[in-house]
Amino acid sequence: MPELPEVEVVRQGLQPWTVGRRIQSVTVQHPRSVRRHQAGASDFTQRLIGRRLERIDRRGKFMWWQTDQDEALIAHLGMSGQFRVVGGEHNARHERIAIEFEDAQPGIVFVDQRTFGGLCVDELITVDSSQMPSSLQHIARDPFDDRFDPIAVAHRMKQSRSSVKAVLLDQRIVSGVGNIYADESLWRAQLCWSTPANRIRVERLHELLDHASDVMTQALAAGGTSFDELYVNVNGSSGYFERSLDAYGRAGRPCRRCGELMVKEQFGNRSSVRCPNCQRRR
DNA sequence: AATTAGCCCTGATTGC
DNA sequence: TGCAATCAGGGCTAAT
Repeated sequence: MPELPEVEVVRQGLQPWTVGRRIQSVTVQHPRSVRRHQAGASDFTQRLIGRRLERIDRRGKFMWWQTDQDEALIAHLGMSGQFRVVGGEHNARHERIAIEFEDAQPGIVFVDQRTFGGLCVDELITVDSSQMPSSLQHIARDPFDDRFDPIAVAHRMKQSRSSVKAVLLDQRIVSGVGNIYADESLWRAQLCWSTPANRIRVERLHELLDHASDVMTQALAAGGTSFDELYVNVNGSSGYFERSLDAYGRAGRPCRRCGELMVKEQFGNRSSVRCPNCQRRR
C-alpha cells in the first residue's frame, strides 16, 4: 500500500526519466485509470501530447508533473499503482496507461492491478502561496512539507471526537499517512487507535505527529515498505522497511517493546494492530 | 457541519 | 479438487 514514503520514492525515481522531456504519445489502455479526468480519455490524451514536463511535485500520496502549459498531470497510486520505465516493446500485466516521449529514450507506463489509482490532467492554482492542482485543494500539507505546522495540526486533531486513528488518516487534516504508518505512529506514541482524539492531550497529539514524521523519514531512507510485487520503484526494485515495522502485520507476535502478544482489531472496514499492554484502551 | 458506512477492484489465500 | 467467501484499503460519495 503506497503511502507517503513509497510515493516519494516513486517521485524521485521518475524525476530523471521524465522532467525536461516532451510527450509524443499517450495510450489509455484502461478507462478506469483516467476516471478522475472528467472530460474523458481522449481529452486527457490531447491535453498531454506535445507538452513538456517541467517538474514533478508531491503532496501526501498525490504527485503531479507541471507541464509547459502550466497544467498538472496528476497521479495517484491507489492500492497497487506503479510506474515503470520501459524501453522498446512493453506489455506488462495490468498495464493501464503508456506515455512515450519525443526523444528516443525509454517511456513510462502506469501499471495498476486493482485500478484504485489513476491519472488526470487539471489546472494549477496558487493556494496559501503554494502552487497545486485545483482538485487537490482539500489535501492538507504532509509532514515532509516545509510549511507543515505540527502545532496547528495537533490543535485541529484535538477538536475531533473521532478515533485518533481516523483523524490521523484524514487527508484533510494531515496527508500522506495510511494504514501502515498510522499503526506504526500509534505504536511509537503508545496510543490505542480507538481513543477519541479530543480525549488526548494536545502535547501527545503533537508527539504522535512527530512519530509519524520520524517513521516515514526512516521508511523513505530504506526505500519504502514492500510486502510483495505490488509496490516497487520505477526500476522494479523493492524497499526494505518491512523488516523494521513494529506494529503493522505483527498480529499474534510479541510486542518489540514489552513482549505482550500484539492483537488485530476491526477498525471500520479495515484493521488495526496494537499492543494491548503498552497501547491501552482508555 | 461532523462523522461514518459503503463502494470500487483484482488476485492470493482460506474454508467448506 | 473445485468453487466460493474473505481479505487487502485510499479516496470518494451517500447516509446518518
